[in-house]
Amino acid sequence: MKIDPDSSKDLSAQIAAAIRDAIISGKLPVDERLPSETELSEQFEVSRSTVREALKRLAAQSLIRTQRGATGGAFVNRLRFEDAYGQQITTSTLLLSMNSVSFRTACEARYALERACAPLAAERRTADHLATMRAEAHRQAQPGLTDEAFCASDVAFHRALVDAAANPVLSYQLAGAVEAMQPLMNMITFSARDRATIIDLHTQIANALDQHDAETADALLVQLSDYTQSLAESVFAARAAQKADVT
Amino acid sequence: MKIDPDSSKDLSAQIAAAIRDAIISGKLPVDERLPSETELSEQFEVSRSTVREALKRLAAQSLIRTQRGATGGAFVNRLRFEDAYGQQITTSTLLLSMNSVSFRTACEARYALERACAPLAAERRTADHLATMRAEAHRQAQPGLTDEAFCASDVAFHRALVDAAANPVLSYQLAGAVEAMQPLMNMITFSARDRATIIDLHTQIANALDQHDAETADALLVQLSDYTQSLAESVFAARAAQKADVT
DNA sequence: AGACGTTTAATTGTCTGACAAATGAAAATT
DNA sequence: AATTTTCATTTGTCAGACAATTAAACGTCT
Repeated sequence: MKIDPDSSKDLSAQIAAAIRDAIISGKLPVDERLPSETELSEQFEVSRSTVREALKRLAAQSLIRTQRGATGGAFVNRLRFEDAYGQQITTSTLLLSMNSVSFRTACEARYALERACAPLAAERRTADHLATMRAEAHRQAQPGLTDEAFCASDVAFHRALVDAAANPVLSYQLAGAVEAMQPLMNMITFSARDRATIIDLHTQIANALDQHDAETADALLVQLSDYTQSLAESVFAARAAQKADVT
Repeated sequence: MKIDPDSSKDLSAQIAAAIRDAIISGKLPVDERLPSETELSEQFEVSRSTVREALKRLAAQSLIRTQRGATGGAFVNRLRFEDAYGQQITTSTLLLSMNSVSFRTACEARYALERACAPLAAERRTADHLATMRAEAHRQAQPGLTDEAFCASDVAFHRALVDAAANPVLSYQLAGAVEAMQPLMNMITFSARDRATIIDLHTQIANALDQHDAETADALLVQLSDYTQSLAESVFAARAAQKADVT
């Protein structure tokens, strides 16, 4: 094991890449212990600090975990869906904010993906999922709820919908899309009438899933999507007008 | 700026988290230069090595980039969709392999997501997208193509379909689902007849999109999904039988 | 003044060596 | 046999050094 010292990349990046490839290819199975930092530094012929930087890179991606002590070391981490959610959400949120993705685009993606879940959710939803969805709808109806709390509950409702599809791959992929929308949703002010409309649709969606009625659920999601889009547009239009007044 | 040295986490993890939060919250805008490693080590009251390990963690997530030299340093990175694709694919692939997700589950997720794209793709597909899809379908028909090359072309076809939806958020989310399927697809042996059926469906899908016919495209995707599932089942059943014979 | 090479200062990348802290295993003690 | 102590191993942190890189500042020549 030797590393090209003339490459354009850092040594620690190259070493991280080498170990990452070994993990992805399956050469290093889950829970396998890597050689100690000292051993790795000998194998790659670099200093221990360089090896450590490489290991930190891998740890940041949850590819390894480390443990101190006599029997400690770095171990290949079983990447769990729950662990990946956080990273997925962070990345999605940053992607949206840093690339100034429009509300329209993000909303379109989110509802397109949710509609993909609806038929499966209608088939497989458990009493638990329905209870969660209805509890969130109820929470959304409480007076005195801040816009942020309303949005947070909205996210919880939609996550329950996605989870009802009982497909971990879908849940993982959609966690990013749904949660990353929250900052954008928070830019909207919801009037009492707006909220009532949304809560009504939420309740109807829960009912449709209860009845295993995929078509109705899908139609309701389309309504919700359209309503959200129009709401956002009117809010942004109002703001633009206000800005024009000031100028 | 001080870090709790008694926390359960590593100092470098805490510092990385602090900087990450500053980036996510927008306190550190894109292209902003972080203080130099020496300055950071003074601010956080830790050694330079610890700061470096923290920075490597952030670099592994593409949150920062570093540059050497007089005007160098660490800069907040604009996270681009293209950069995020790679990580998304790596993570998705590992999630599937490490959690032994069944072919059925992964396939279901993939086609559910693709069907979500179909209506948008039917509306917005450009001549470019159609050309790519048809070129891949043509490649798939070439004799002597290995199963792996066939699968790779299949992935390229479906990526073109997803990209035709012209929604970067969807493209990003689906890149993981589509690409992560490839290792699973590679486990299947495609007979000439299997390939012909798939290529025919691919061609029909391209035609449906050409005609802006979302419903037909959707129906074809359902067919393709069902066919892939049945193909996988028969392959796995045959293997199980063979294994039982040997035993 | 402007073009062109040189020096210089700042910054990251790498290395070395050291010690602290954690942790399980082995040894010693009760 | 149970408990305590010791010990070896390994990661976490620190300090200091030097190399490599880079752009700006400086000089020099035309």
